Amino acid sequence: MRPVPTQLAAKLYRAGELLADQGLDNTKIEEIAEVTGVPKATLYYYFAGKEEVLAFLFHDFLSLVAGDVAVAASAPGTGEERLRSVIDAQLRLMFEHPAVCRALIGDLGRAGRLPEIAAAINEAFYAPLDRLLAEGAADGSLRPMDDPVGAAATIFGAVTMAGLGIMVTSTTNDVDHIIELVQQILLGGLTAPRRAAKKR
Amino acid sequence: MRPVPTQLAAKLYRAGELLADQGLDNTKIEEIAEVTGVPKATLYYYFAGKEEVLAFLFHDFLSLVAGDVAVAASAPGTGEERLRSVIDAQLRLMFEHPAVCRALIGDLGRAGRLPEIAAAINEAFYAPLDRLLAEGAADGSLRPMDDPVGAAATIFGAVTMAGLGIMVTSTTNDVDHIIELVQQILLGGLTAPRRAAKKR
DNA sequence: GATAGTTTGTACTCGAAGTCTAAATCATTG
DNA sequence: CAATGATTTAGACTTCGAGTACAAACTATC
Repeated sequence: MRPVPTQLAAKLYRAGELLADQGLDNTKIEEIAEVTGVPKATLYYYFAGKEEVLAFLFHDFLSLVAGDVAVAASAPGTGEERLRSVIDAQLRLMFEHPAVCRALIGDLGRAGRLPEIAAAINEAFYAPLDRLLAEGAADGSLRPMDDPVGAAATIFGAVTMAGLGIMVTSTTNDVDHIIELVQQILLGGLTAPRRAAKKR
Repeated sequence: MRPVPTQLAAKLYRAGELLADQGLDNTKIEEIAEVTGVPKATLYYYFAGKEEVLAFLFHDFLSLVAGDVAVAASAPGTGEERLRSVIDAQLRLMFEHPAVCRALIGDLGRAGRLPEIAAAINEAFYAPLDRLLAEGAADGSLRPMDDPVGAAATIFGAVTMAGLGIMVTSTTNDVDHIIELVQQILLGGLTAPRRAAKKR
């Protein structure tokens, strides 16, 4: 993959919607050429195939996420506070880039099979979470986990699916609402508070 | 799609591994024919194409899940206890059918685009969770949610990704361990218990 | 043993991915 | 300003695999 000029990159984003709706395999490279305005021959000049076009979009988006998440994760505050910010950051970015995000989830399998993308997902999501859980346990604000990697996967899944679920069903488009929901579930848990007065 | 004889169905499962590893689009229907021992012509006699083969496997697996989950969800006990059982049931089934399960996640986008499969996912996962959350809130064992649908998506994501994450990275293959982890996070939350004694 | 459904091999069609080439454009620099 | 080299694009071509067609063998079952 040749270095992609910014102007070209911008055009490629126009294919996001299409790819999210149809998936890569139901999308002809000619279609990508049409909606982006980039001729097929040019696409092949930069990318080895349509899969690489998708990979480029994913990678671009994931760097964005990794950046924001890293900022949130290394801000001052307790582990708990920062975990809240990380969830906040991830969900906000998802809602700002719904198309790429949907495409990413839709072709999750493919993404996992592309080594570079798998690494980027790890970099953007798992590693920071993993670190944060350890730090939160150290400062006493988070429950210590004996399997932080598994926990990170669980959290990532919860956040991602929550964002996606809402994006698809879209009962609400209120981001703040969703963020609060996810934070409440993940941090506070689903069990009712112990001291809940017997109402009868 | 013609009614699929059981003997044929059994053979089809042999393609699970392949489909999980490569994804549907990187798998030639001839390959499916080879590993299953079912000739291409026969496959086309029963299915409209390779996508339908995949859909059959998904549907089969999802009915299984829906069954087990329904049992767990309608057992006696508080909402919290039953939620624990549901998580348990889902994760156990995932670990019993890793190939189909991986394929399902990998081709999640495609699955979502097949109406029948989308409905089956809903039936197997979302609807029971949704119901359970309401019942748990009613009996006081679970925190009331003002967006039960969003919550259901969050829980589904957490459970699924946890199972998947472990399945791929497989630091541990200890199912019970994972189940406990997910239950702990989702029910108890990540925040450290309030009464945590100041250790110093 | 005739009729209907199933199983399978083989040959074929067709569409889309990706390759090749060559011409046009643009940029850089001696 | 040439001249060198990279970029952009059109269009023709190759290749591969999905799906189709069909006919022959096989299996029921009535």
